Amino acid sequence: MNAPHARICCLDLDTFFVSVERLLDPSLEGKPVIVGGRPGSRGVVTACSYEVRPFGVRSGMSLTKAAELTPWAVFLPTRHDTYGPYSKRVREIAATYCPVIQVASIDELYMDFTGCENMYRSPGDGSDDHVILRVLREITRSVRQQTGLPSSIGAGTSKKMAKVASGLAKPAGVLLVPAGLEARVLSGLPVRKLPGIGPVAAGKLHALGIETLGQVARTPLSALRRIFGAWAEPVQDGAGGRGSADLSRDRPAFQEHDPEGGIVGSISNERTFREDVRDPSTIDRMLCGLCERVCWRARKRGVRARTVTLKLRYADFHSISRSRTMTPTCSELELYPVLKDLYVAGRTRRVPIRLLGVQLSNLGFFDGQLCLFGDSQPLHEGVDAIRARYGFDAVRLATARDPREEREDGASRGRASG
DNA sequence: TCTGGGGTCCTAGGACCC
DNA sequence: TCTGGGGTCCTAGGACCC
Repeated sequence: MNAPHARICCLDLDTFFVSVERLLDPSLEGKPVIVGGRPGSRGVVTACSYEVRPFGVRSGMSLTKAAELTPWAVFLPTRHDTYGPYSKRVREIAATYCPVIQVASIDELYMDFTGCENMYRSPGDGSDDHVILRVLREITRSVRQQTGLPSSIGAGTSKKMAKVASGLAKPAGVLLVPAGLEARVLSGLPVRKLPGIGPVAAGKLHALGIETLGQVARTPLSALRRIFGAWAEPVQDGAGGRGSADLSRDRPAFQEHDPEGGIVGSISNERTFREDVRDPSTIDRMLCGLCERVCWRARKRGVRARTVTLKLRYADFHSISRSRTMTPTCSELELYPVLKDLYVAGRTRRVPIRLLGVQLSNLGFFDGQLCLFGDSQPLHEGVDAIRARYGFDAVRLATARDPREEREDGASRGRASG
C-alpha cells in the first residue's frame, strides 16, 4: 500500500453568482454586489462580493439584515437558469486536465490527480507536489481566460482536506496541503470550517468548550457520538485530516446545470408567500401549482413517485410535514387530491401560512411507452408537449391560475397594443 | 440573524411479519 | 393466548450543504 499523496483537489468558483453577474454587466466590477433579491423581499443572500464582507454580510443572511449592514450595495435577483452554462464550461475545462472528476454543486467540483504526476512533469520540476501545484495554477488561469471566472483550488489527501484548503486559498488562490501536514493546518481552525459541522453542532461543541478542530480531534469519540450520532467518526477523522479520497464511491452529484438530467432521490418545489396567507383559495392555488410543477419535472425525468410529502410552514416558522406512500404516479390529477387530504390533516393550527412545499420521493423509472395514466395520458402528453416549447406556465390547471395574474396579463396586453 | 429553495442523510417510533 | 426478537417499511422531524 502506497503512502497517500495530496492528489485530491477541490475547485471552487469564487463568489460564483456575483462573478457571473459581473461578466454580464461589467459595470458591477469592483462594486459591492449582493445576489438574492430586493432588500425588501423575504429572501436571503445567495452570494455576495468581497466588498461587503468586511461589514458582516454573509450568504444565508436575510436580505433585510444585509440591507441594514450595506444599504449602498447593488442588490440583484438570483437568476438560476443563467449560471448553469458557466458551471458546465468550467467542468469541461477541468476535464481536459484531469481524468477523474466529481461534480459536487454548481460552483464546486473535485478532481483526482493520483498517478498523473509523470504526465505533467517537465524538466526542472521539483517534487511531485510541485508538479501538481503547477497544474492547479494553470487550471485556475485557464478557467479565468476561457470563462472570465475567478476560482480557487485546494489539494490534499482527502476530499474534506481539499475542500478546507480551497476555502483557505480564496480568493483566486491555490493551496496544497502536503501529506502528513494536515493536522498542523487544521488544528487551529474554528470547528465550523469543517464540512459537516453546522451551526447546531458547533453550538453543542462550544458548550463543551470545544472551539477548534484540533480539540475535536482530541475529544473522546463517545462524546462526539452524542452530538453527531453516526457521523462522529467521519467528523473526528476529518478534524484530524483523514477522510475519504474516493470520488467514485459517493452518489453522483446532482447536476445543477442540467436540472432535469441528474439522478436524484427526490424532486421538490416549495414557495414562501410574499406575505403570510389565510385565504384558502390562495393556499389552494399555490398547492395546485406546486403539485403541477413537481409532476411535470418528474415526467421530464421519466420517473414516478411512490411517496408524496406536503410541507407547511406557519407564520411563526413552526413547520410540519405530512406524507403518503402509494402506487407510483407522476400525475397531478392523482396527486393533487392526496395533497389536499394531507393539507387538511396537517393544518391543525389557525396561524397564517408562510410556506408550502411539495416533495416527490421513492422515485422509480418508468418506460415512457407504457400506458401510465389511463384515460389522462393524452392530456399529460399534450400538456408536456406545449410546455416543452413554451415553458411550464404555458399550460396550467384551472385551480392553479390566479385571477389577478389574468387581469395583469390583460392590462399589459392592453398597454402593448395601445 | 425575523430567516430561500434545491437537495442529502440520519434518527426514532410504530406497524407488521416471521 | 402470551412473550420475545429481528427485519423492513412508513412517517415525521431535523441537521447539513450550496
